[in-house]
Amino acid sequence: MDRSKALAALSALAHETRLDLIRLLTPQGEAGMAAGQIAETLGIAAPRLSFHLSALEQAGLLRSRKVARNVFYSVDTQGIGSTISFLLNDCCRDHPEVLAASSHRDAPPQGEVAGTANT
Amino acid sequence: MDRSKALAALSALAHETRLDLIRLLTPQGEAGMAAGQIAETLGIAAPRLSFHLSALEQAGLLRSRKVARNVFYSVDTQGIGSTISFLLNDCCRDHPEVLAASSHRDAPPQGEVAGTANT
DNA sequence: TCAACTATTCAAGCGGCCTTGAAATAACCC
DNA sequence: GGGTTATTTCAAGGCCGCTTGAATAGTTGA
Repeated sequence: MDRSKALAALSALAHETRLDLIRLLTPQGEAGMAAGQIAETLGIAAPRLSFHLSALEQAGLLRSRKVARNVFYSVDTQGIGSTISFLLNDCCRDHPEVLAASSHRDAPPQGEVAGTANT
Repeated sequence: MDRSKALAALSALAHETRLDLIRLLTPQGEAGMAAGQIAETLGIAAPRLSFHLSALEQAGLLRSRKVARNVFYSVDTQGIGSTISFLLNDCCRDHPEVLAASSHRDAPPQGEVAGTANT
């Protein structure tokens, strides 16, 4: 991943709504979610959602797929992975302490587990 | 690392000059570099540099240390590592494909060596 | 073809970040 | 103490991104 691409991806990620989108779509895997359903889930107005979705897509972090009259968005795991890889390898030069700190997770189970699909 | 802190760190990183700063300072380790030397190395005006340095410091990505009349800046490896960890763990829910893509480095030596600047 | 639904595009307004030059603060040397 | 160096703070201006509501394009089913 080249520099400008990584920069675009980071700029796209540096926004609360977009982090919400990534967080929502990641567990959905390849299937993704329809734009309308995303808007309803996150409580976002349609034009605003569309704006952020295309920003993420242009940055290579999301992919879209049209099915009937719906458009399903799913995360581009390669894109996100490459961005993180850029930070680790290119930007931080594989610094051992950064690598160590990045692979350390401070809250492993993070409740929310027991299928308690928050109403 | 909580959400707002990660968001601040990502916003701080989403800027070319600041990526340059991280990339320059990471190999310097704890010692860091003096502001003036950084400005000279990157060719940045002093006020502009100071602005970006304090932005990174406030985001928890840099640390500063005053020595005589110089201020040495060094990367906060914990801060950067935690930010990356946030992306992997919290935002992407430890998605296996993202983890795989992030630990994969596609261009290890990154030639630039033999000055083969293909026109 | 017509009506309904989904999603995007357009235009306008607002706010915030980035840049730049001048000035101020702090520390050192003579 | 005066002069010099290093860095930050201040104020002004420009630029870009975000939000919002209305309008448009594409698709489905009767």
